[in-house]
Amino acid sequence: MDSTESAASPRARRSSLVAPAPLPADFYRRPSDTVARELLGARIVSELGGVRVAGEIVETEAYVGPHDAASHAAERFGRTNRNDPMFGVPGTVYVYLIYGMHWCVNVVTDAEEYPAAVLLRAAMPVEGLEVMRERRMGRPDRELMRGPGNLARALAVTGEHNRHVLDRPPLWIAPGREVAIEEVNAGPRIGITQAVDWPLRFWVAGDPHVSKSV
DNA sequence: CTTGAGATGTTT
DNA sequence: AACATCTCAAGA
Repeated sequence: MDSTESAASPRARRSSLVAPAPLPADFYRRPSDTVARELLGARIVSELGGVRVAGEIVETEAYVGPHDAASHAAERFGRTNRNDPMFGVPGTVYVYLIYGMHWCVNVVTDAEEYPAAVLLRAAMPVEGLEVMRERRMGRPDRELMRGPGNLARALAVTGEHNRHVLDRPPLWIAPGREVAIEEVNAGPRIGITQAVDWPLRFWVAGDPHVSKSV
């Protein structure tokens, strides 16, 4: 580090504005549906693969606890090897493979030892678009991070990153834009067959980066 | 724009 | 046998 650049220098203060501090663990230490709603507008940042990419979250789903039959940690499954990260520390990541080929990124929520999480379903690309276009093979920009499998692909997240703490490189979430409650829509979760009527999917109304707007 | 089928590996 | 999905091709 350069000795001419003290922590109190204007440059240091300015850079802390450009790169806000990651969300603290207490942010995640709340009911899953609350966290899912409040993650809209937050920024997920990845330096996996050596280049920084980032997106503003526009769509999430809450998996709220053992009584949630659609959850990987629903009561009938108990605690297993796969869902164990959901019992972990709030603010860590739970990554799993779906349909044998797509990784999905979840944020662990609520209390430790209580299995709950938020699936990140879509984001608006804001940084590192060139790398994401390569990872997504020439897709239009609005589709780079649209859908949970695509989002993971754009961020280069895989099962290796399971349980990573989301407050530090190479993968973290920081505050982004403030999303007013009037901008938020809620509806049934996608691709599940249990608890289909629970409105636990949240998205930014009208945003073209959302996977499905209904 | 929509619909439908196939890919693919882990979990129960 | 099901699965918290995606892509491509074909049709409207």
